[in-house]
Amino acid sequence: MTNRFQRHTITAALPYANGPVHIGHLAGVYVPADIYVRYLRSKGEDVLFVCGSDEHGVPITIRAQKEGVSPQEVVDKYHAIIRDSFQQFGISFDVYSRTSAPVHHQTASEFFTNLHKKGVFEVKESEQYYDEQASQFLADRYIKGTCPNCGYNEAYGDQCERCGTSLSPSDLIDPRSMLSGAKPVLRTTTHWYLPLQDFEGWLRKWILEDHKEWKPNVYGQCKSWIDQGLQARAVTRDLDWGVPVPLPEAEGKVLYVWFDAPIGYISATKDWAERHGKDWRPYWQQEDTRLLHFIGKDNIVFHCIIFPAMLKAHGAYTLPENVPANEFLNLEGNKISTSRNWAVWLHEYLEAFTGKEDVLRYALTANAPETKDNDFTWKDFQAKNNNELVAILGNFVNRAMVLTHKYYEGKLPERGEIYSAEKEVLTQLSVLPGKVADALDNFRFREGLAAMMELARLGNKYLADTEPWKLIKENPERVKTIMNLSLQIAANLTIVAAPFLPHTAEKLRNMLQLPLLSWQEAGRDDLLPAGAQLNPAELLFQKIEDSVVEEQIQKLQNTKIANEAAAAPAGTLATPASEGAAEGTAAALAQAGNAPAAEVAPAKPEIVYDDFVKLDLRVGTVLSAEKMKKSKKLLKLLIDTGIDQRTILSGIAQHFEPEQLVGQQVMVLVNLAPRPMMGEESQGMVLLAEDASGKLVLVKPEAKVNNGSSIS
RNA sequence: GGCGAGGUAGCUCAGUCGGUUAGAGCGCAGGAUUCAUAACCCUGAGGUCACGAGUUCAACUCUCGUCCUCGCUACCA
Repeated sequence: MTNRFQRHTITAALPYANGPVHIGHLAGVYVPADIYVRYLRSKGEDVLFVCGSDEHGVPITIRAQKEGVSPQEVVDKYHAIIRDSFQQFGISFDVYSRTSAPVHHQTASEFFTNLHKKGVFEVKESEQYYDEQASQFLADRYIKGTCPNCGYNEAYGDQCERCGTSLSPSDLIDPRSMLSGAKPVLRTTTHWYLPLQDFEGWLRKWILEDHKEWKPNVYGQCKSWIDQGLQARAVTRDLDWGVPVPLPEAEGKVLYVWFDAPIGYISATKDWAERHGKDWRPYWQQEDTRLLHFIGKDNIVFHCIIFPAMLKAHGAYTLPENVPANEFLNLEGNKISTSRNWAVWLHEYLEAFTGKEDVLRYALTANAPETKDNDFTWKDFQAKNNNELVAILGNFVNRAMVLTHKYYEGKLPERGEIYSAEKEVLTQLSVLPGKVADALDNFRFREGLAAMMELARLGNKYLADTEPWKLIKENPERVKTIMNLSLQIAANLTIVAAPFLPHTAEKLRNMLQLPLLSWQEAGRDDLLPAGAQLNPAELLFQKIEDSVVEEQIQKLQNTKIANEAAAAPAGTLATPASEGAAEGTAAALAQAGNAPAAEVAPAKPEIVYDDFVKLDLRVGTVLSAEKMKKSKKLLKLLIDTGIDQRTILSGIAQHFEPEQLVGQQVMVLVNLAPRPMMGEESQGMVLLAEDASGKLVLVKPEAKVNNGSSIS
């Protein structure tokens, strides 16, 4: 596979510049990509590792508006945080660019123009919501309203953040503009569409037949998408933040962020080329270039279907050879969530654990979500540091160094006669680097890391078996051999550990006075010449005390408490569930400064009394309740409204057991137009209250009244 | 509900074309040792391979069905 290729272009997903980077991003994308890149460089391959900030799109404009600054100021802030934290952490991008850069605007613009001239796009008119007060079209995320699924009244036009349902703006009940609060109106607009369906046959062959070697999760996702039928996707948006559509008739429109973002890889390459006086084209436009995209599983469709279709449509570009997407990392048993502040942020880690960059790299690699979602816990982080890095790797190097200094003033002794123990060590030494390489070639980073650690284990075992501290008296010649070989193992570690633990490898090289060696040197038993003077031993890793990880765990606990407190609206009874936590709540709230405040939706626009009396609200009793077949969310309720007995379908199956509803009095909107769902007709609506945590409770009279009693 | 990915030791994961007593690391227990950051090294306990059928001389592996977890998708008044 390597012969076909002269060079590698490796991309890591562009981080979205509306927040910092967290361990989930690192474990899934940046650490594996960086390991792979460092490995290739060590082999002497021509590698270009590109990344940059993704700075367009609606969420950034919303954040800007909330903070009262310009979108550019928002992205400037996060771009700097992200770029610097990557750099300090040791992610070795050749270039970290950004999509607000002129080179990107130009590249994306040209790309669009190229496809436009080829007649690739479909141009379609559609109705979009428009804010008449702000005089602009509203992107999906600029519209809020009540989620038809869970009733959350702060749902966005593309997704409800409460229940996670994907929405389109027309699904929202009582939509309102986030710009002015006005009720948006539908207005006709024109957009350019990429007709993915035209690429179906080609995609089917290219992926499903020619790339069966892709990871099962990637291959399966692609197959699922292709089999479900591809549809044209709009590549433009009515927005003023982004790359303007380069057509005179497209005033006020920009390229949709998913169209421009992957082109960001190309722009980043141009950015790099300009700075280094190189040509960018070979890295993208030659057949002998191997293009790889490191991404998380949320990005599979863009990198495997949409971007390749764009590249194919353009015609001048090479296509990705593989897309090693990882699954997700959880944190202490819960999904990582930026909005709920449930994360370990890289820039905060680097501050709290200065000098321990490699510890995090190790913990995340050892526990990488390669085949399924995984969980990161601080206890595990501590154990990996103390029991593996300190005890195995650090300890071996330290033993070898200390003994050599003790017996030979730090000068590497000459090797003598070889016994069976030495033969075994030499064999293993020559085999293990190949095991690491084989794992890395197949994107199996956990396995590669484990093989690397076997080298340190080998060293520890060799010392324990031969016991040089005893032999030094009876057989000093043999000890020379032992120390020589032990340090050759350490020397090999400077090569083999380097992709995983670059800071540590450098420290070790300094101790051993070794230059940066290439991967091809690994496995040799003469990397250090006899007589070489070693520097004083220093510890590669320090133990992490319980108190340190407890502090981090407490920090997360505080976040959890703050989130719960925020979720319980003021004036309601606190649920006993948060009992043990109550004591520390105020302090926790104070500490967890960036946790979101309680979200109480602002009042809806004013209505008149006549609007109110249109609602016919009654008290009814649930006669029976059952789960709807084939539905996850719907319960089928039979309700005695006093007027009649009727069927109401309610999307509450995930909140109530059917039995607990039977016999309950509830509030019913009886004059709502009937609506068919899942083959049944729903004849009204049961009213429920919902707090910010998503908990649903019935709204019911405080004393029993007759069915049919009106509510006003 | 449909589609995709998973379900193997307390934890995190391997297990190639079905083939003997199902492996590794961590954790745990015991031993040995003192050069080393009480670390290393050795030994051991611990698994109905989610569950149920089927194919086969033989199933963790293949087929069908069921349950559970995650993701996408549908339903959501």
